[in-house]
Amino acid sequence: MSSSTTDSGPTRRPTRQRAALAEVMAATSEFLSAQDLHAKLQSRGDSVGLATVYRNLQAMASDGDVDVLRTDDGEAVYRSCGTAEHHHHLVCRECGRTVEVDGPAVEKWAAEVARANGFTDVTHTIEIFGTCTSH
Amino acid sequence: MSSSTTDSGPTRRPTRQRAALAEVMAATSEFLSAQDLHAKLQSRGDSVGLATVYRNLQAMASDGDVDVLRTDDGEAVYRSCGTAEHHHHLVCRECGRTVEVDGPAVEKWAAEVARANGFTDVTHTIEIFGTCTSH
DNA sequence: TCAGGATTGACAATCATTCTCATCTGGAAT
DNA sequence: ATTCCAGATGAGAATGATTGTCAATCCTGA
Repeated sequence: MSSSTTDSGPTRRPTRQRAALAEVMAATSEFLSAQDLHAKLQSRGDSVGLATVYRNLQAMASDGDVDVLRTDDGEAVYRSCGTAEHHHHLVCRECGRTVEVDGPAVEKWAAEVARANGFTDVTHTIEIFGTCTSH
Repeated sequence: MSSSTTDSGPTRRPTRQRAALAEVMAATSEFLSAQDLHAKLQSRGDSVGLATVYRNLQAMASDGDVDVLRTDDGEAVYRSCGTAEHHHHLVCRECGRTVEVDGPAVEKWAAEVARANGFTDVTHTIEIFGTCTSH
């Protein structure tokens, strides 16, 4: 076969490493770095190479299974979200607690701004940072 | 002179290096990496150490004189904007052409979302990427 | 003019991320 | 169940941006 619009993806085989990674990610709601995840896997007893963690995280991200964003110092952090829908995050810069949010108005605004300036194939990044109640 | 609200800041002395850097930045409207800027300075004949470029870029950024954002691969890129006001960017992912935009509605939305979830000391990052007309 | 702290530059050190490549493994075919 | 092979993995080297170190140098105020 081979659909049209969302064909997505070369063959992707299930492996113990990927399963373990997905499990660890599902167990937390915070954004974690590849290094963090690698450490968690270690302490859980699941030995997975660091490079493998990076590779799978990339794959999962491009498959839309996890969201990625950059910390202020440029480190990439990942999180498996509750919804595959397009959404944004409200992140506590103290504890990392994350709330998924969406805002139709904002989406429209971004699209409109881009269109008005003749830009096409538009995407955007919107993240909100703050300090949550428990801090 | 010396504004009022944003006094901030330790002593900051004027130097040839910083002046050259500011000049180069003022000459372009694209977001450039520290490395790019360092290269431009070199080819212009102004010899400035790479570390110095990084240090000044940081200083300028925390002084609000330049805007910083991260490329998809985590590299920090800088740009001196036309206004010191809070604003966002619409960036062409092909040529780097940048348009400064603002959206009061979006600002309010972000603030509201944060407040509704009990978050304080809120900040946000909003960038729009697209392909501009000349591509 | 002088002193002292800010600034600089050359280069080492970090550190996250990617690359290499030999080995391993899932799974479709036989 | 056995074979075959491209995708997947891991250990470690390599890359590359950014930061740290520290002696030499440059403003600026007294």
